[in-house]
Amino acid sequence: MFSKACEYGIKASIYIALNSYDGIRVSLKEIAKEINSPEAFTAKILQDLVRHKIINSVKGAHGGFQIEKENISSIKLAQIVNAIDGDSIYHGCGLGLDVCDANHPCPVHDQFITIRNELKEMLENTNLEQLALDIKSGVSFLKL
Amino acid sequence: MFSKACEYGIKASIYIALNSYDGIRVSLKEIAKEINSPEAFTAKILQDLVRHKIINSVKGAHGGFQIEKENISSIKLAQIVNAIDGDSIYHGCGLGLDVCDANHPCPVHDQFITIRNELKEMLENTNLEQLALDIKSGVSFLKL
DNA sequence: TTTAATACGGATAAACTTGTCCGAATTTAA
DNA sequence: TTAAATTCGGACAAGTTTATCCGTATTAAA
Repeated sequence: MFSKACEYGIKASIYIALNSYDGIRVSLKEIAKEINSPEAFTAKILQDLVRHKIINSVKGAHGGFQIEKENISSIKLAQIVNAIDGDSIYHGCGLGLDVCDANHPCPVHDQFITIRNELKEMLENTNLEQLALDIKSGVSFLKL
Repeated sequence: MFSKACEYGIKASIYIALNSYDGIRVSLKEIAKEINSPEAFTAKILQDLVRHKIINSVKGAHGGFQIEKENISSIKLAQIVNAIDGDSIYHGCGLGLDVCDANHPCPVHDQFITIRNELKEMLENTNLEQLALDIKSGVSFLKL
């Protein structure tokens, strides 16, 4: 469903959010270890998220990544996915047609629109805070 | 959402079904032209579908591909997707965790299960006949 | 029986995604 | 001021998906 880059990006964002609540800035090394992802590749993705202003970075010793505490609840999964995978999830035909809309639908147009709208809604209604709190309370997990 | 291979496979199957109703066997060349897909690559996918007994092939001059008329209504999208992309859509965690279930869920487990079940249901409830008839009646389109 | 049309299969290439490496810039702390 | 820790950026490597090429086998028709 999602690219690896996106998977890592979501997990990393959750881990950063989790720590940002406690005012703790986390390093790439720590993030990669905690979400079980390849370090260098994760670095690229984090840079992407920084460029999209979803997370903040601080260079140098004791540097790392963090998210403004007051922003955590307003960051939606949709923003992260969009920053990394682009808006291909929203646009584009299920069967790859260049033109596919209500006037000129592909054979599975209606079925796909339905599913995709639900996916879209889910991504737009799920925020980092919810996800981070579930990790904190031990309800969900980032690895293993 | 789907791989290119899967997109071509679905479109090709619909086009074959469409013609099989009229007892017409269609060639690779014609299929690729009508669904706007690369010929040689489409050949590989069709061979996959033949091996999975979803479509039939006849070699030699005037050969081509067809589907038993009486089977068209019982072939589901799910079978085609499964033949080409495998069952990765059904199994596997949304965030790529090796273990992800109700007891040890990833942060988006519940949300993904919901969406994926709907996708699964859609694929299992959509058959080739419906899709072919919509093409025939001009309600939907395979290219352009 | 020859020729043409076709599916089949293997090898290879191109494109994209994923992943690694390394040097440069930046910042903290000794 | 030096050293260590870190992010940043570019180049490159590996893996996967997508796509092409070409020869072989098979079949129908001339």
